Amino acid sequence: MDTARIAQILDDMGTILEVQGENPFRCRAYHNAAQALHGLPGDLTEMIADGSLAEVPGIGETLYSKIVQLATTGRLPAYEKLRAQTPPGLLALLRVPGVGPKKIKALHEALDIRSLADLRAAAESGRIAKVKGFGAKTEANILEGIGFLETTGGRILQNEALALVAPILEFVRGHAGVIRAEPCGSLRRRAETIGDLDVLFSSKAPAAVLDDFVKLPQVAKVLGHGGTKASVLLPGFKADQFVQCDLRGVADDQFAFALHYFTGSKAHNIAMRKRALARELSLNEYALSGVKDESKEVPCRDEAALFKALGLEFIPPELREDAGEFEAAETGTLPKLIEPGDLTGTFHCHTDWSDGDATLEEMAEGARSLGMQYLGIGDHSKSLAMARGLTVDRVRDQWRAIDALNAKYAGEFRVFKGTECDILGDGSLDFPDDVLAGFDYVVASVHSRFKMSKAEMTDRIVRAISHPYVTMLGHATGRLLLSRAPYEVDLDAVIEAAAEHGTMIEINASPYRLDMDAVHCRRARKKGVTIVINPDAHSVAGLGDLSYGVGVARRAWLTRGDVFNTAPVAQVAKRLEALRGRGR
DNA sequence: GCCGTTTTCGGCCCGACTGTTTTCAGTCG
Repeated sequence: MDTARIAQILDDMGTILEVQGENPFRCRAYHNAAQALHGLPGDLTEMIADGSLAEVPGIGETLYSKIVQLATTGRLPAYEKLRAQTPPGLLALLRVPGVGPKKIKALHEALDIRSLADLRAAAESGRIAKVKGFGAKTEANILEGIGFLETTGGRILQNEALALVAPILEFVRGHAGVIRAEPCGSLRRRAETIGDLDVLFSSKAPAAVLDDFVKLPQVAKVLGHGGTKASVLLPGFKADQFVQCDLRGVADDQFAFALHYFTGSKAHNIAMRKRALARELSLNEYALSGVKDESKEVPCRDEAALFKALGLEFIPPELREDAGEFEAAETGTLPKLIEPGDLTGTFHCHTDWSDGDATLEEMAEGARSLGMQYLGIGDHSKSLAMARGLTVDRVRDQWRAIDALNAKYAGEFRVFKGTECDILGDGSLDFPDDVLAGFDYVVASVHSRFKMSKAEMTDRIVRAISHPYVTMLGHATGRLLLSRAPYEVDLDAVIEAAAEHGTMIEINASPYRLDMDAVHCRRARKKGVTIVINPDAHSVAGLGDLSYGVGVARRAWLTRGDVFNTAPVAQVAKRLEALRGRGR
């Protein structure tokens, strides 16, 4: 059984125990272990084999044996027993805003509620308000919460979140008396998708800002409004979709603590607080103060000062997952993370030769205006007729066009001849070797037959990236965030093969994909695989998506040296030439 | 259930807001 599924099972067990009213710390232990599995530094099977799994913080004796049992047999009697005790629809109730484990337990016991449908029926008939501890308001909120669940997709993409938060930030920063303002939460950590928007500001009079915030024209509903925080719903991007936006105000000398706190992640914050406690200090969103003497405060102007006060280097938001950043920050071994300005060019861009919007020259000019030294073109190959994939004849025509363009640039800029070559069902490539040999580089990608078995898909991709003319693997899992699940594939086996054959793996920077993800990129880097950040741009504006790819790379702890397209153009050309020669 | 530079027992992050309450529990982040 794979790691993600095991983590899910432990998470569910923790949740079921919560609903059963079990000791909250025991429940948390299950959630913590699930979290630990998500951030595992290596392959689970290997970590069981070499004993390192037992060393992972949060996985003790009991949960260790449960994880091993799941990994080796795929079954866990304790889990099956808990499931059998729980009606199948009960956990879905947790998704209703304002309903948690305690309310579920109470409603299940008082009204035998087992599903969302039961919950709705009970609320509509007024039975919930009569339960002890519940009232008319709670009943109305539950009904509204169910409606909210049905009309919102839940999470949104990073580009959507940025578009929503920009005008809010502009409003807050423009408000009289606001000193500093920053978006925080998962958006600041550059998580793949965003649940809600968090904005923090400092001011001597926060209440006035909040009062005006809830009156903004785009606010569809005010969920809460106090003196220091307000929550509203903003219209999202799909019909009837709403996105929650929380605005919080603090005094300016509290800003650093609040910024750190609201950036999270939760696991990082908990670790940070524990660290403070070990130093006889208590950390909350307002201050770092003495445990025994609260008046003994450690003032911090910014986050760097806060980390320093706890004996740590500044930890970039992208690394704040309690996945090894504390150990590294303590010993001064945090990587110097890659920055957008480090990119010297990029590959895997489409033009109007296949399904892109812009011409070759427009794309090249777009890259040039972003300060890049080169651009790799990777239009689709012939099998992808839907995307006007290039035939061999059109490939040769495009090569001539690129030669002409390069002649015009006379060394000022370089366009590389590439292809996003389809990986066919059997793992062979969509162009014969003599054609592949003519490209400067080859991106190999899967665009068809997504429903293969995991073993077949893994063999297919491994065969393709073992091909001597394949330079890099495109969007490794084919996922579309929030809309299409990844195809089944053993990424660890793919990473092994890429390492063995010197094939690069792409971070597809499109905010709709972000594929491979940061966890696997970090693992691939450890195995010695070179990462390349590609925008999969279908327009000039699409080149700007590279920043999302840099976000993934940063979450994967990558430095400039780990990423291929940070080298100067001459070095890039030389390396591509060397790779192209592997097959001869 | 996890964990240990006072501990193998007894802690476990903490505050805002809401709603149902007469002082607090539940939820959320």
